Amino acid sequence: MPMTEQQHAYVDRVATYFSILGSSRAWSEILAWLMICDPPHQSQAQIQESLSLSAGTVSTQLRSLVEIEFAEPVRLQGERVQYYRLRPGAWQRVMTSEMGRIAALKELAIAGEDVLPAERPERITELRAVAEFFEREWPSLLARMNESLEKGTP
Amino acid sequence: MPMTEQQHAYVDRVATYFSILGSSRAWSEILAWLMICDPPHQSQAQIQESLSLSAGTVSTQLRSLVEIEFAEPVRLQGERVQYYRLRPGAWQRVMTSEMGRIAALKELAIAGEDVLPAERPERITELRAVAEFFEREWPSLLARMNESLEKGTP
DNA sequence: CGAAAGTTTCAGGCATTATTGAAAAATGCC
DNA sequence: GGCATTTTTCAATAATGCCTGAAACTTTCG
Repeated sequence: MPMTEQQHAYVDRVATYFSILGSSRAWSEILAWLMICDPPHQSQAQIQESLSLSAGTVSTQLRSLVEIEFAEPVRLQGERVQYYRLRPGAWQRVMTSEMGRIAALKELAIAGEDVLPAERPERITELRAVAEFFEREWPSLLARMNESLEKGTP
Repeated sequence: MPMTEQQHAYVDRVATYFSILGSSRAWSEILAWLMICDPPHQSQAQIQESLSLSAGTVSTQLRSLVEIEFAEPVRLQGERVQYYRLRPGAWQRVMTSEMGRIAALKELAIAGEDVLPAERPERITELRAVAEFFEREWPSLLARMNESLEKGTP
């Protein structure tokens, strides 16, 4: 089933956003489509047709989406096809996984301390201070996020 | 002046980190080099030599670093060459500019509400809730970050 | 078990982007 | 203004990574 014009425009917009951030076009389009498709679960064949992508592309990019927990496979009662849908809580999970990038940045800062000229460490101590601040604050921020989301849908 | 082995290893490590996040190799290497070089200000020629890059590459990538305010040009007393250095506060600035990406994400969520099937809006309302939470929290988080950084270096 | 449908893998083609090198332009100094 | 040096621009080349399509593999069902 081909998309409506409105759906196409939305997929394009979302895909552009994520492509700019460094993801591949097909990856971004599949994500966008999973955000708005009806029903919310789609087979590879359906995705392939809706977005005019090859079977190989859909398989590869979908795997990557599943790997980072943006999408998940679902089986439907008495159906043989594998369906995929946007994983509930995907956006929260992205924010949670920021923690890893923060930690890696802190490690870079620490490693840099051995390399810098001793008289001018500011450049790197600054990075370290920022990373450590976020490392400290992130857990409680996430906790508040979860709380806020629960309240939002009572 | 060529780099020491230790410096080279560090540049390589930092450059790998940023390259994975989507930046070009040369861009990442220049950034890494500006983090640890001695003195902290370097001319294009020096950067070119240290990193074995062409003049054109250094010019182009450095401009991009200046544009996003990671680097800044500096003039030295009685010297004709233009020097560049890592801009103080660069890392804080990155965190500050996250605000824009959060806002854009919220816009995507809002736009999506017109496209989704009416019976199953969760996928997008969830995104909206997350984006709005961060939009609310980010300013005060940044304020605390700045406070924390000032205290750190009294 | 065999057939049919679905999925993955991967070599090759294609498109995009990065980098170079050289020429042109700009800058600062005398 | 004129010279020396630095910087930018840009066309050509190289590198990279995406996507396709076909073949191999897997799964499900009769």
